[in-house]
Formats: sequence, structure tokens, C-alpha cells
Amino acid sequence: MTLSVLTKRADFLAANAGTRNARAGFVLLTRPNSGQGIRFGITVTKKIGNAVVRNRMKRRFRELLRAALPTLGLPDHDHVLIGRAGGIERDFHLMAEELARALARAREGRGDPSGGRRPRKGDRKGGNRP
RNA sequence: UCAGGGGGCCCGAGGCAGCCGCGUGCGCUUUCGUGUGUAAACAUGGGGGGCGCGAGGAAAGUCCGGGCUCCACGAAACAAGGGUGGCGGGUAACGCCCGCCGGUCGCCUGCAAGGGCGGCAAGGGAAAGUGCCACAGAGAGCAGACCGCCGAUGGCUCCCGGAAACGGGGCACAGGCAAGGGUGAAAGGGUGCGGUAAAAGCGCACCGGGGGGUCGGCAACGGCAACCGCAUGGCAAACCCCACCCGGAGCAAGGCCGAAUAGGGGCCGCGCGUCCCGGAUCAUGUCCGGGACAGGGGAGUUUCGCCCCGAGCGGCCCGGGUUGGCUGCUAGAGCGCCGGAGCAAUCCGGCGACCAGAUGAAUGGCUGCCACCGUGCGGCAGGUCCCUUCGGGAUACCGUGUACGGAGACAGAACCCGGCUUAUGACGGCCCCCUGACGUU
Repeated sequence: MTLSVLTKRADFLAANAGTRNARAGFVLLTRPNSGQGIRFGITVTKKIGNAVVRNRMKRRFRELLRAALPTLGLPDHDHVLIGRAGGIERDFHLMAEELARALARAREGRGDPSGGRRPRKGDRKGGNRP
């Protein structure tokens, strides 16, 4: 099983409808991709900081995912990490632990409650696979 | 020479090791897949492993100048619009850089005239024209008279002397003046002497200024002597005038490749009921839009009612779009070293190396040690000080060991160069100016 990178905007938009697990440094989105293998993508918006800050965050996220996904990743799922302001220079080992827990929750099909604030319209069933 | 302060330029943008990774180029390897082939083998894709290279001085802002690409265009000139603005040099070019000139500010030197050093500034034209110069002030562009000065000359129904002529004094009416005060960013040359009733380039000397001459300089400009009594203040970053420069858009430029699906156009074959209205057309109609009737179909059948269809279908060809891929794409007005020319910017010659090409965007992640700063502890070696019994003790300075804490900037190539501007922490190196101390003359 090899890792591949998401490059299409449509894939990112689709992942937005998947299971959502938020941590201090990042938000993990997972969504089945019907047999495409383990794929991942990273989103860091301009709100986080300038290009230097954003690129460094992406590099560290890539390293986290490269270490975790082969053993802890969900097979045939897309994984998208969204950077949060709390993730700037957050301790690397701490974030590795948080990522492991978030992946475990996603594996159980559980995400954060969507709440009335940001409705996700029924796509929640995407995480309810056997 | 040292210390402190200010300014400018250059280098560098922590180092090493271990483990795990990323991008790219080139070899190697493979009982792997696919294609061609009788085979050998070749091509291509995948796996494994090796070697080389892999962010910046600003990669930033996108403010100028170019290369390159496409578009437009006979050439050139003019007009419009925009830009630049002392002179010379450098450059592919520039609004950039270097040198110089003039201006201005500060410091030093000198009796002075002058000279030296450093800094600053978009520095063509104000007798081509137009416009503006607030407030204050008497007066601000045909200059002007508030306070003031004078009142020689003329005047006075003033005072004294005198017979008178007149003399002396007074007044400040006419009038004269612009020195001094005052206003202002700016008041129409400055200082001094003469002169005068008081004054004034009214006269003179020096300084400043002017146009012409002459000498020097490639030039900006400078020197000199004579002449002119001074004859037109500032703003051109207000319009404007003069000289010179400029076609536009940008790598999302531009070129190439091609699938599925949907849609467009053309041709051919078959098919396409009648009538009416409108549109388009010079006109015809197998043109376009709408309507009525006939016709066909649907709900099991028939009648009535309702709904739908009422012109396409098939084949071939063509061009375009979306997404995607390839290319442009990195060897260059480049880099390093040496030599030469030049005050310098820069240029010339020789030698050498190949030095990022990503595209949801590589150039990294983690750990340890060292290096920088601060604090505490140990006193381990040295220095210093104390007691002095070969030894012991203290230690604020320096080395060093250790523990804890801190700092580690600005910032990430996106077609490529030359500049400018802006942002930037620590340590270095060089230069200039100012201040202080010491030493020498």
C-alpha cells in the first residue's frame, strides 16, 4: 500500500464532507475513496501566516503523516489535515500522539459533533463503514 | 594608539554527527508487468540500490530598465498621452552607478581674503505667456508711508531784536525722506565713508549682481581686467515652454498532444400532412417562431374526456471549448581565480567549474554534541591575595567543569537578468567624521 497525494480541488471539497476530528494543532478529515488506497492532503490557509510559516507547517504535517499513515491510517480513505493557529511550532511528538488518537477515533467512525454552527448535512454516514 | 558616539560598504545568514525522508539528473540492478520480435534483444513502466546537485541577500514590494514570446504596424515625421531633466563617463538599457561642477549646511584652519574635510538635495527655463503669494502689515508686483525723521524751500493772525530790509527762534500747514522701529517666508542689493534740512547708488571704496569680452576646461563651469549705479522677488512638486526618451500585452506569454461525455457546423441517405398568422430576406423556400385541424402514441378493450408526440434518424467529416499531459524551463548582459587598463563606476584577456527547476508546489523532520548570552554551584589547573609548617585558605577577574534559563532575525525561487525601495538578530573585516585620554614633535 503506497501513499499518494491529493492534487485535485474536488477531492479536498469532498473530504470536507467526511469525518471531522479537531485537535489543538490541526483538524483531521477522513473519507472513504472507493479503493484509491491511502491518500493524504494538507491545507494551510493564509489566515495561519505568511508563506514561510505555512510551508513549514506543511512540511511538518507531511512528516507526521508519512510516519503514521502506513500503520495507523484508514485503508482506502482520503486523509486531509487542516492547519490551525495552535499548530505553529507545536511540539512534534505531542502532535504525533494527537494524530494517532484522532486516527483511532476516525477508525471507530466517530467524529466531532457537527453542531448547529457548521451543518454538514447528512454526509456523516461516510464514516459509518464496517 | 586606545575608548565612546554617528555614518557608509563588504562577507556570512550557526557548525558537526546519527537515523528517517523529499525533488531532480546520470549510471547500476531486477525470477516483475506491457509491447515488438522465431530468438537474441530493444523500447517502456514498476521495484531495489548508488553517486552528483538542491532557496535569498533581500527569493519580498512589483517601482524602473532590458532579454524572450505573441499581437498590431511600409518607413519616417507630426499630434495626443506618459516619463526624464547640471556636465562628462559606465552600461544591453535605465529614473541605476561612478567622477566632476554649481548650490547649501556643519566642522577645522586663517587677521582677513581664502583654503581643507564631511554631509544634504528631482539641480533645464521665472525679460514667452497665464496664474498664485494666505495671515499679519501702511505697502506683496503699475510697490508703499503706520510710528518715525526732516521741514532746506514755501507758509504762519507765534516770540525776540530792528525804522526798514532782514536776522535769530518757534509751529508742523504745504511739502520732502525712507535711515531707524514695526509686520511678514519674502519689503526691491549689503557694509563703510562722504553727502544732506533729513535722506537716498546721490557720489566713492570693497563685496554682491548684470550683459558682453578674454583666458582655461570635452563640458557643466571657473579665473581675469575693464564697463554698467543696479535695469524685471518667490513658486515650474500650478498651468506652461524647451530638449531628449517611449507601440501594446505578458510565461496564466507562446507552441504541441489527445480520450470519454455533452454540445456546434458541413455533406450524404432515408423520412418530413393541410391551412393560417408573424419574423428574416431583393426574392424563392425542405428557413425561423406560433396556432388550428387531420394524424400517431399512452393508461387492458370500445366511446367520450385527459396527457404526450407532431420532425427527425443514421453514417462520414471538420473546427472549437473544459479538465489533463508535454514543451517554453534554465549555460547565463551568469559564477570563481589570476593578470591588465581606469581616480572610480566599469571594461578587457586567460584559466576553471556546471551551479535549483518544483507545480496542492521538492530543498525537510527528529535526536545528540559543540558554539553565543545570563544566573547559580564547584574551587579542578593557572594568575592574584592572605596565613605561612614541604602545606592550607579566599577569589568579585580570566580559563574551565557542571546545572538551569534565554536568544537564534527578516524571510521561501515559480521564465530569466540589471537596478531601486523596504524588512532584518548575533559575530567579523574595511573606510570616513566627531569627542575624550595618553604618548611624541
